[in-house]
Amino acid sequence: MSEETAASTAETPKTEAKVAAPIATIATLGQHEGESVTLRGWLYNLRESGKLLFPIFRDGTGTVQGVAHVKSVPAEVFEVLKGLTQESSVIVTGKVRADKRAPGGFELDVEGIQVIQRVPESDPYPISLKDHGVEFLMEHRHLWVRSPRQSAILRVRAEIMRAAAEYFDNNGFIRTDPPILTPAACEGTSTLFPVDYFGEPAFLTQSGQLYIESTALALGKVYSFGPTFRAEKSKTRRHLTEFWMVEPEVAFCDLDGLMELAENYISYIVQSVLKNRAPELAVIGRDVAKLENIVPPFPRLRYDEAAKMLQQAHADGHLENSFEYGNDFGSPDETWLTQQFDKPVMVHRYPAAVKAFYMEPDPADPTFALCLDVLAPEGYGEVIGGSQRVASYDLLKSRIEAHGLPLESFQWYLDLRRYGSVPHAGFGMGIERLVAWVCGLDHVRETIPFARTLHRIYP
RNA sequence: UCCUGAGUAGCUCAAUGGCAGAGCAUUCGGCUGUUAACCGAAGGGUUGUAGGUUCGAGUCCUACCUCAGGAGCCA
Repeated sequence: MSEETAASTAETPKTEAKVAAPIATIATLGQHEGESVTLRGWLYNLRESGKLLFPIFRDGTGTVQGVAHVKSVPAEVFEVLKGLTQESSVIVTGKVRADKRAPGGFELDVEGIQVIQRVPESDPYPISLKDHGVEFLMEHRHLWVRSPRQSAILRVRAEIMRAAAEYFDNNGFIRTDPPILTPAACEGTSTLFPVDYFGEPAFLTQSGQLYIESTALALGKVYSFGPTFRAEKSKTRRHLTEFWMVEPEVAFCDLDGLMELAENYISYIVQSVLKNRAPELAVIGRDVAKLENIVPPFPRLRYDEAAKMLQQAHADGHLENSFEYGNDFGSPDETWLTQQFDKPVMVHRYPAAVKAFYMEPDPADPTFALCLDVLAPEGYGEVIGGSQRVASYDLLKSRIEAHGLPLESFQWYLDLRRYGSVPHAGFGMGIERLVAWVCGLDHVRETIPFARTLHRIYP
């Protein structure tokens, strides 16, 4: 912003707006029917019909169509409005009028307008109301977020994050955020972003789990909520290199307790979005009937049962590749599995061999791990991964060694088993995948203000 | 990293190996109820880059670059 522009913004109260009209937002215009109000925002679009102008304004809360006839507004107002360019910033005053022709129910009969910054014709706003390609939109993400659909998605994201924290805050969890700069990997170093820490090698966190196991043994029930980083060379609609994860960790909790928490948690968040962001879901075009169904309990499948379903599906020709018992599920496997249910599916007790070193073996059969994946419906894939954690010092130590991890880096983690170890469990939930599912998007890049994907770090 | 596909006007896309075009955007003109308004006109091009085949290449071949979708791995 230039100094000149900043100055004119600061002077706003002295000029046109002073005469009129209380400041209102478009979302709450209905409370001002018949009154004159002041809106501060941008010109979203302008339709001209000779002596009649239809400017559409947006202010971040919604859009409203203004009406300005050459005979009904001052000549200078008509002149300013006529030919005004898309996304010019304005302060507009006008009288709110109910009109059944208006999509939002109300129109604004324009009385006055002040242009804060006029977008020049020589360099028009690049994002038109017509179609654009993914590459162009991502290059202009800093402007794309202004579009009604993108704004609606970000509002849903905010609601999901709010509800995600609220559930834990209301249920006795203490938020304890782990460090983002970490000295070592949780699960190997190949997917970590390295940074230079005053000459020492360090990494951006890929999970706060190990740290919140510590705070869980201090505080009982804890959660963390923050960004995580994975340097995986994944190029799919479900992957970001920087994403937000919320992770609860609960002392004296077993796998059954964890599954109960997971289904209650997801249901609470989805129902909060339905309750508080229905207009946004309508803008996005989401079929809310599929979301209204998201209430506990969720179907639970042992890995064994899921594996049988996949093998049968392959035999019946629904899946191209055969599923080999003992492996983790592939992406097409997961997609098919979730399409068999209209709620998230909780798959538990995977073979220990394909899972992380810190997962507690099932006492009934130690070749299986007490772990849990929650797979979202409609093919959205894994939104939660979690487990009961190894509680035994000796077992954890041998697991670390068996995975070839440096014992000295994990001494503090082993301390949690030396001093008052208890059964405990937790999971991580990826915010962006949840937003993608709740909004019905086909790619997670639209679920975060500025997506970091493989080979894209601009803007 | 591997597989597949795509790069043509500011944007979205056409163009049998034979004159590089349309819609939107921009400029000019018209229109008193438009809903991505509409109607008329104008300007706008090193067809991703570098080579090659050919009388002739946006089109065919080779390499590279960029982007997209997918696999593996994961949330």
